[in-house]
Amino acid sequence: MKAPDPTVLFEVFNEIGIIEQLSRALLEARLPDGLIAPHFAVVSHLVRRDGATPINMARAFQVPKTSMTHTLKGLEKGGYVALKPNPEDGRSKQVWLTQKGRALRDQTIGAMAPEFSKLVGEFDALRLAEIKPVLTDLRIYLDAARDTK
Amino acid sequence: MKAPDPTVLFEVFNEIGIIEQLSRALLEARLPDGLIAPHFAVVSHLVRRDGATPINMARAFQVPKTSMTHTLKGLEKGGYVALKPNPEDGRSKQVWLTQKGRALRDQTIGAMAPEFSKLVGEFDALRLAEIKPVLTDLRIYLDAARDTK
DNA sequence: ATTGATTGGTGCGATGTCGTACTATATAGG
DNA sequence: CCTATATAGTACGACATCGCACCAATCAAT
Repeated sequence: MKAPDPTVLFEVFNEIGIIEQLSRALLEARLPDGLIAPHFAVVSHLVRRDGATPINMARAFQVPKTSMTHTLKGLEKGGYVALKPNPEDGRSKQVWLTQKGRALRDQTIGAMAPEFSKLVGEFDALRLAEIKPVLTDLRIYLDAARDTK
Repeated sequence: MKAPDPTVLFEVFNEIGIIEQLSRALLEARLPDGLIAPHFAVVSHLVRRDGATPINMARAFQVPKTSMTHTLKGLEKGGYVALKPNPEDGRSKQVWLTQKGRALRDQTIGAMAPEFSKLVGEFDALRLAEIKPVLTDLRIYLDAARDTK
């Protein structure tokens, strides 16, 4: 049971950074003009958490609340979400998906499907499924480490 | 040997995106004011490829050349790199690390070391070493897929 | 109930990213 | 050689990110 060279960690984070960039490009190529990855991330989040507050989403995505305000403004302008006052807190708002927002999510996933099929065909996707638990644990670890700093 | 649910792929890319964000924050917290991750990436690259041209680095990092111009301007202003004409091509330049640039790299890695030790101690870092080959293959696949589009 | 501290949201300014257009140099085809 | 095309780098403008300051609403501690 030897401790791995720290260099290996560095390389893992490096690979992750590159993969993030490439997969983001893949996604953004399939989004309507004016929308980028954060817009899609928010819409995708709302599918499961419709009515969430901006501050909660800012925390979920680890971005400053000003960034979330800006992203939501873009989605609202495009008619993908609707912002309403939060009946439980006068300072706060709630974000709701519109039909157009749901359609965006469905269509984008549909547009990604061929790419994913190709990946499953040409890459051993089982290996990806296998590394998922490790990635999840790493994400949880880093997330916790952030809090305790 | 079943094909994994496409949802799993989505989740893998999602985890990778979050990890990228958290690890970048970890790095940037240890950089001098005015420097961000791309600056460090360039300096790090130059340790092994000193004298590289801006256009080659832009390709290596998959960023537009205008972004590389901007990043290099920041590094030059801080005295971390020096830009010189490329003797082999009058249109081009070469980027060289200064002593300050090398020191930046060393000090930053030093500042990250405790974090990495902590990770090795509290997380099963062996699992990270094990997933590295999969990440590398995935990165290579995505990179190739990008070209053939 | 009053008042101080906290919290959700936004305006603003500094800086980063990147597409378009331009210049200077290099290369290819005749 | 000469000219058309391609390439390296940059200026500029549009938009994204995010820290700071601010306001309105809430909460906490009497």
